[in-house]
Order: sequence, then C-alpha cells, then structure tokens
Amino acid sequence: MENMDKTYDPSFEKRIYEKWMKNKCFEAHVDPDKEPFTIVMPPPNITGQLHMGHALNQTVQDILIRFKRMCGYEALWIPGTDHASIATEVKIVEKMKEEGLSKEDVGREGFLERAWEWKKQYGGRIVEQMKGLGISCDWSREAFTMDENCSNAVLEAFVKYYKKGLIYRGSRIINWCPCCHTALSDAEVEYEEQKSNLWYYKYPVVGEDDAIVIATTRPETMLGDTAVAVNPKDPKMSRFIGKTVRLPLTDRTIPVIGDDYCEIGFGTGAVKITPAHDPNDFEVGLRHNLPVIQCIGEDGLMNENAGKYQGMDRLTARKAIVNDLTQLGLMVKIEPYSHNVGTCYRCGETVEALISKQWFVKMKPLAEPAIKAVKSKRTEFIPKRFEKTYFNWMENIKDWCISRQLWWGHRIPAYYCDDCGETVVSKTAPDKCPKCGGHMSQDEDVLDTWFSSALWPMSTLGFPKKTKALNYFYPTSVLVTAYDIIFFWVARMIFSGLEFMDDVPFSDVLIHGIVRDAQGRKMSKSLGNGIDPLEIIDKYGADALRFSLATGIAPGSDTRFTEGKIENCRNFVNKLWNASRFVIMNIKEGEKLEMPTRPTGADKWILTRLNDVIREVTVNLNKYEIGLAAARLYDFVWSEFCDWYIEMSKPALYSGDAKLHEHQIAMLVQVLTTILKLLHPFIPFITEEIYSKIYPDDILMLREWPSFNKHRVYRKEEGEYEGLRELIGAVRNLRNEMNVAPGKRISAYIATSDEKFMTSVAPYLDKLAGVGEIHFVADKSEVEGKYCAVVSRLAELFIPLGDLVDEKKEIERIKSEIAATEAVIAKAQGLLSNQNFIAKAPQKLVDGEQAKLDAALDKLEKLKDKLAAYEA
RNA sequence: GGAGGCAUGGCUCAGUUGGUUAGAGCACACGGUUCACAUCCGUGAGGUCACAGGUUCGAGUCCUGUUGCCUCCACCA
Repeated sequence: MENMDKTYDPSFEKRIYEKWMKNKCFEAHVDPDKEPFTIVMPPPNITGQLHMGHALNQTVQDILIRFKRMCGYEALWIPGTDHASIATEVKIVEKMKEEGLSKEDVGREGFLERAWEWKKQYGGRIVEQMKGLGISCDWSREAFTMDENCSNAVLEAFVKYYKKGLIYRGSRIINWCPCCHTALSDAEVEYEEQKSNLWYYKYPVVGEDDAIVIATTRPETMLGDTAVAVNPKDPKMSRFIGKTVRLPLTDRTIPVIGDDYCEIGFGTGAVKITPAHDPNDFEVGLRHNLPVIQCIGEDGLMNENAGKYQGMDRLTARKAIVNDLTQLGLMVKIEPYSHNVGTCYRCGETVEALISKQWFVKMKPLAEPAIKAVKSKRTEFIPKRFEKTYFNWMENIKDWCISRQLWWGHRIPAYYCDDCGETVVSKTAPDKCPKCGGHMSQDEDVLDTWFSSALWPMSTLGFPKKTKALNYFYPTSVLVTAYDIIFFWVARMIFSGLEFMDDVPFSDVLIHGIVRDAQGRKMSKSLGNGIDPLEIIDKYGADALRFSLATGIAPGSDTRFTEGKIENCRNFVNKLWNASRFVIMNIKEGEKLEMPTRPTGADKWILTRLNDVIREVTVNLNKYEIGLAAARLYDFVWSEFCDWYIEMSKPALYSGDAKLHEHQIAMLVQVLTTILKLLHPFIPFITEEIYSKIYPDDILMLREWPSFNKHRVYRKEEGEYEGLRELIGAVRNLRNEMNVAPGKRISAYIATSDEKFMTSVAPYLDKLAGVGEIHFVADKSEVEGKYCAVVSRLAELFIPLGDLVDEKKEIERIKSEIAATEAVIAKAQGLLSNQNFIAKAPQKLVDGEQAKLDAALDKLEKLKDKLAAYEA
C-alpha cells in the first residue's frame, strides 16, 4: 500500500486540521436524541500570546471533548477570548508610552479604537495558536467577552442585580492601584513580603507630661490619624482612654479610644487609627464614629490634608516624616521588620487603601446558594480538596468591588442626572432624567473584567436570550481550569449561574496544575524561563507536545516541562508512526482487513490485553485521570503491541502463505485501528493521518470509541503467552550472560507438559529468542553434553552451548536463581501458614499464593537437580 | 495565624478502593546495522518508598506524631 516516510514528520498537521474544518467535524448542534456534553473554554486574555499553561488547559479539554464525541455525545466545546480589561489596558498604555502618548492624549474614543485594533491583532493570533494545537472546538460559536451578546449578558446581569438590591454604589475603603489608577477587588491584590522598618514614636498626651508610644510600618499615614486605640482590658494602657493626644507634625489633637482591636501585649500596646487608609482602622472608625481624613490621593501623592508634605509621593513623605519626628525628639526606635505588602496583580505597584465611591456586589446572599450547590454535589471539584478552598473563600467573602476607573471594558449602565443627581440603572440610556427632566450622563467607569467572565457559560450559549442552545447545552458538563483562578472565576460563575439560570454552570470542575520549568519554577516573564508552545510545536509537532502535557499529569498537581520529556513523547509518536508504517506497507492488494473470525493464540493474547486497555483507558478518562490513561496507552503500544505482537506477526507475514498473511495483516490492522482510536484524543493529528492511509474516505475523529468486548477476552491464552514472554526473556538473558553472538541460532531440548503449545510457539522461539531447533525430551537425562537450563512455568529448556558453557558461571547463575526462588517460597509459605491470612484474605489471593508456591517448589526442585548434576 | 499539598533508584515522576518479586522515561553498563523504527532493539545494574510509632493476616498506600520543601488564604499595627 501507500508509502510512508521512514521518519515521522509532523508537517501534515495543518492539512489534517483543514480537513476537519472543511468537514465541520467540530460543530455541535441541538439534537434531542443525543445527550450533550459541553465544555466552555476558559477564555485566554487577549493580552499577548498563549503560554504552556494554555496549552495544558486546552489539551486536557480537547482530550475530554474528543473522547466524549467518540463516545456518542453531542460534544460542544465553545472557544473564545477575554478582553481582560485591566491587563489589556495596561499593555496598551505601555505601548502608547513608547510612542510618547498617554490615554488622555488620545481620549476615550481614540483609546478604544486602539484597544479594538489590539483585540483584532492578538485575539486573531491566539486563535491561530489554538488551531495549531489541534483543538476541536466549535469555531462557529467563537465568543469574545465584549461581543454583542456577552455585552448584553453583562447589562442584563447588572440591571437585574441592581433591581434586586444586590448591586449598590457607595463609599467604602477599597484597594487602589496608584499606577493603574483604578480600584481593585480584594482578589486582585497580591501580597508579597517586603523588608521594611517598624517605627516607634511618641504621641504626647495633652495636658500631661506623658506620651503614648505607637509602632507603625507606615509613618506617612499618621497625617490621617484620627485616634489612638488601646485595649480597655490592658492594665498598663487603659488609663489613657478618654484622654487626648497631640498629633505631631499637625495642629490636630486626637482622642485615645478603647477598642479590643488593639491586642494586649502586642507592640507598644497602642495603635494609631487611620480610617482612611487601612481597612481595619476603617472598621474601628465606624465603631467610634471617628472622622475620616484622607492624606494620600488617588495618584499616590500626599494631598492637601498633608500640610507641608503635600505633593510628595508616599515614600518620600515617609522619609521626610521620619526625619521630622526624629528632629522633634519623638522617635523612640526603629526596628527592621518584614511584612506583607499588597500589590496590584497586574502592574505590581503597592496598592493603597482608600475610601472611594464605587459599585459593589452584595456577596452574602449570593454566596449562600453557591456554597449549598457544592455541598449538595450539584457541582463537584476534582480533586475534592479544592472544595475546601472554595468554601473557605465563599464563607468569608466580602462585597465585591466591581467598578474600575478604566476605559477598556463594559461601561457601567448607570446614568446620573447632571441637575438633580438622580441615578438610573438601565440597559439603554435614558433621554432625560425621569425626576427633573435634566440631562443624564453615563457613569465613566467600566466593570471588573471578571464580571463578564462570571457569565461566560451562559453568555456563550446565548443568555440573556433564551436560546435553544442554552436550553440544551446548559448546564455545561465540566469546567477545566488551573487552581489559580478558582476565586476570580470559578466561584463567581457558580453564583452567577445560580442567580440567573437557577442552575449551576457545570457539574464538574476539573482542576489541573500549572506547568513549571525543568527546575520546578513557575514559568514567568521576569525569570525568562517560559517555553513558547509554538516553538515546541515547530520542533516536535503538536502531537508530541500534547502527549507530553498529558503524560504524568494528575488532577490538581503541577507538572514540569522538560526537554527530555518532550523528546520521549516525540519518540513515542515516531514509534507509532513506524509501527503503522510497518503494518500499512505489508497490506497487499485485495486483502480483507476485517477482524478474523478465528484468532490464533497470539491473537487471543493481544486481544485480551487490548480489551483490558480499552477498559482501563475508558474508566480513567471518565475519572479525568488523563495521565494514567496516557501512560497505559504508551506502555501498551510500545511494550506489548510493538515489541511483542508485531514481532510475533513477522513469521506469518514472511511465511509466503497467502491465507496466513491475510489473517495476520487483518489482525494487525484491527488492533492498530483500535489503538488509533484510543490514542486519538491525545494525539489527534498523527492518528487521523495514519487512519486516512488505511481508510482514505473516512474520518477517525468521528468514529466510535472502542468498547470492552468480553467475547474477545481469552484469559487462558493470555496466561500462556505471558509465560512465553517470560521464557523468551529468560533465554535472551542467558544468551547475553553466556556471550552468545546475537545472530547465532541455538538449539534447545524442551521438557514440558504441553508439547502442543510449545510446538505452536516454536516460530516465536526462533524469531524472538534465536532458538532455531527444538527437541522434546522427557527430562534432562536425555540431554547430552554441557548445557544451560532455563526453568519457567511453561517448560524447562536445556540449551547445549558446548564450550561456551562456563561451568562456574552457570553454577553461580543457578545458585542465584535458587536463592530468588527460595525467597518466593518463604514468603508464600509464610502467608499460607498464617491462619489469619487464610481466614481473612480473599479466596482468590489465597489460591494465587498456593499456585505460586506450587510452581516455585517445582522450579526449585529442578534447579537443585541441575546444580547437583554440576557439582557431582 | 488558618488550610492544603509534596517527600518513592543519580534526575523527573507513575503507583486508582491496602494484596504477586514497588514500575516507567532520562542518565548509566554490556551487546546489537539486511528484512517498521538508532527518534531503534536486547540484556543488566541501581530503591530499608523522609523519620518514629500505630491499625491490619498484610502498609509505598490508612491513622498519629516528627522533620524538610512548596502553595493558597488571612494580614496584628
């Protein structure tokens, strides 16, 4: 048949992808006769290009979706990209900076034009990258978080939440990034440990010759202090309560209050309270009705409340204040101190706690059903331990700040009257104020990017429209994502789904790990250790990349990407290529390739093994144990199909007997095509390519998944051939140890209880162990001259090696085998003499031990005979 | 402070509900070029499964404790 190149070259991948696209293989449709299986892709940010994490994430999803599609589900995988409000805006601002432009220079309109241009460029590139990976998503449904339908979903959600009182606008203390110039949600703040100091200084008590020492890591916020708190139960400090202290560097005095927020025994026993710049202090301020004085502005600079420090940035002001306090003799001591500082997850700038008027989602009422949904297993996490993380977050959740002072994103559908200040929240802009008829202006801010992501499983299926697709495909089957966005995304999708669809967005959440570098470090831009999936695809092919990502992964665990692993997987793919090449080049014109009705012993062995593989791979894929499934296939294809079955097929193929040949090639084709199907979800390109060489008019990805066939399981033959493999291994070992030339064929005397079987496998002994000539004997007494013996459960082989036999070596070999056999006997006897074992262990195991013991005793006897013969 | 994970040959990892002699890849040693594949084939060496207890007929696997590494959450100034 058709020639295949000697070495696997993945350049056919593009052609195969086009074939799938042309045949609309990825498209799914509402089909009431079939059960849907749906995945929505976590939309990659349009900030740049795909990294290994995306490749892993998408490989996992593609494996699942291809598997389920072959299993007969109406399998829908919806692709898309995320506008990534803040992340993209940061990138665009950076790029504009290179041109010497700022956001203000180009204005809102101009900026948005640039953003859409960016989306077109990077979003398009990402799609091309995804196609290169071979993923089978339905591109006709490709979505973008800011396309028309997703935007409608956002409007619908915002307005509905607002009408229910679940969205409100208010002045609260929020996280502010002075660099991105926007509010952030709690989830968007990352804490990192920084070395700093703890400054101790005095606040003099008014009217007394006394002072309270406070300690702080942020002296610059003292200008916003409105109280000093001590614990009322603290015997040393409670006397200060009700007194007033002078706030140094200002002309203000502030009260000393009692509040158990101040912990006894910690620090100096007193803590300065700055409600405007610390969330805890803000709470204390509310309890004591303290004024709020903001001294740091949104630009990160000291403001008009900072007196002479006005205009300084935070760190400069800190130095100046420390200096001034020292000059005044108020500084007591400075200690080195490391503590966690909140930073912006996008730009890394230290975030500032500020009081600001923002929009919030009230979380408690939404969290409650979301917790219930997971507790009642409507949604399950795999692995389960992540449910704990989820509960912990949901149970301690605070209101979600959703407004961002950015331009790229969904503009908040709130309108304020220029005249009377009336607020209207509506999907469409009101022409005039319903109260006073004045002009209404839309809120300048946009929504947190995660607000739209939270609606993704619905909005991609048509929500807010009640589409047939939404009805059929929702709730989706499984969400596949890394553990780092459980809070950002997974949790928020769950409460949004429950709120708007009255149902969870997905039944399962499959959490995978992150891809690390060879040293186990996180791949990151700053370390420069990222590996570009595209380069790997260029060098090794997408299949090799996919297989290396799928091998050895376990739910929830990180994985390392190493050059060695990718090479190994490329070699595996090459192995499959060559095995297929062997099969295909041996197909003769006109041969029937259907499954033969009368399998031989070796056929029965491989069919039994194959059926076990089908069962295990299917079970593991259903359990999301992708790594186990991949490893099982790897081992089976390489060590059983290639190393044994193909080798065993050669005598028949080269026999010159046309009937034998046809039977053998049909078997090979049948086993191979089953293997291709099983491997297809993992390495779709090469399997499709090979399949097309056998069945040019067919498409593998649309074929049915193999099922376990109990009529093709032959345990007897399986056992016999496993025995044969052992025996051949033992002969090979002997040949090696005795330095028999690899090409040299040897003869053997065989003592066996099953002469018929041993006769039937004679060709294999010849081909695989170089035993060209066999003579059956009753026992060793019939063997003349020097020989070595191989004892196995099937037979005893006596191999005359003439002068090659080194008696001393042979005696050593026998002795070590006796020792090994005795160890087996000792263990089995130990177990079998233990009454508890007999009574409590499963019968199958007891029988197994007994059989093992009998075989070992028999073997030992023969070995001992042999040894005695030598030593005599 | 709270929660979770990991610890298996030189390296990277498998090992599912406890049950043969704990597996694989890489690396290593020895041997191999006609007949699919040197991106290959055969053989071999290498492990007290972190440590200490416990449960069990039986523990790499379950429980308790110890040590070391890692992650997430909280953020007490």
